[in-house]
Amino acid sequence: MRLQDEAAALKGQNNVDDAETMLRTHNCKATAPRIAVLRALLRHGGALDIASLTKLAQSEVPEIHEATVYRTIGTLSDRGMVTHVHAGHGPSLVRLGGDHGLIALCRTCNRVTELPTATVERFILEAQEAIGFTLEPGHFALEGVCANCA
Amino acid sequence: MRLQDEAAALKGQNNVDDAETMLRTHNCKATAPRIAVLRALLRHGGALDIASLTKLAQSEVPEIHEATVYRTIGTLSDRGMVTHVHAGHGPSLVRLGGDHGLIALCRTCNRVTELPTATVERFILEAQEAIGFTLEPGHFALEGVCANCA
DNA sequence: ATATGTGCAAACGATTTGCAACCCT
DNA sequence: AGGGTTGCAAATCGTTTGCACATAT
Repeated sequence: MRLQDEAAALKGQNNVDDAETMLRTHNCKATAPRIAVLRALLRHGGALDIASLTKLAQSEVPEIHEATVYRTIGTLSDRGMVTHVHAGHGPSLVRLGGDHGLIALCRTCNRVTELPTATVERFILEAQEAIGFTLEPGHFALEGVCANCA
Repeated sequence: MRLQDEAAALKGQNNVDDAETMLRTHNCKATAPRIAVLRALLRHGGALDIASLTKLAQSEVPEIHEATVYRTIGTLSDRGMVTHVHAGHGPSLVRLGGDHGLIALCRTCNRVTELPTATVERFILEAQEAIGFTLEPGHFALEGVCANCA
């Protein structure tokens, strides 16, 4: 099962052990801070910066430190459970799941949109053919204005 | 005349006043630090981070401070003479000229490549049609592996 | 029991800002 | 003369790290 699906499957349930299970499956020690961080990501669903993620996690485990969240994201990232996206100025964003496609950041509402795989792949192919450059857009966002804000 | 051309035209000559002229044309006070920064950009041609740019400029005006270079880039940017590009982790890059197309950063050699306008425009159009998102990629780079490093 | 994870504070790199002195125009 | 510009030092923001203590297995 892909991690996105795994996450999606767990997201509906209210079982407190979801995150814990997920951690163990991926050979991570199931500590309270990690569980809280992962649960925050599961609950929220979208992309989050570390500061917001920390606040969310702290609603379950108040003494979690931001540094711990950074380290947690680091290990979750190593295990392929989350991905980070560079977003220009601001802090980078974190989301559940392994490598995904190309992300676009709305300059107005700051929301994250995933660009359609087909479109992105055609683009990558064209860039490859045109100048031999192999785009690997996994961790870099683009900027623009989303449908809602236009 | 477009700024890129303007820059290109000046770049060949060795006239010390090139940068000075360019500054005056754009209603900037022609101070020594500004001239040095602009000349460094003209000489180098490509995209530069502030630290490198400062070092280059200091070869002409040794006492220039990095903070000054940041401020100079700010004003040049306001006047449309330079553009900055966010490049993931590292510092952002600065290059001559107004808004350009989409830039790709080689993960291996760290060099900057401009993606072909036609390709990028088709991509933007497709994203627009597919999900209504209007991409404005001016200031965000993508990542990948360039033809040389592949 | 041991390796691993944690909180905290301090270091870090990139960028910005307050301020007094300075220099273009 | 006058206001924008500079250098410097200090503040800021996001992120990383060293260390003594706590915890999961």
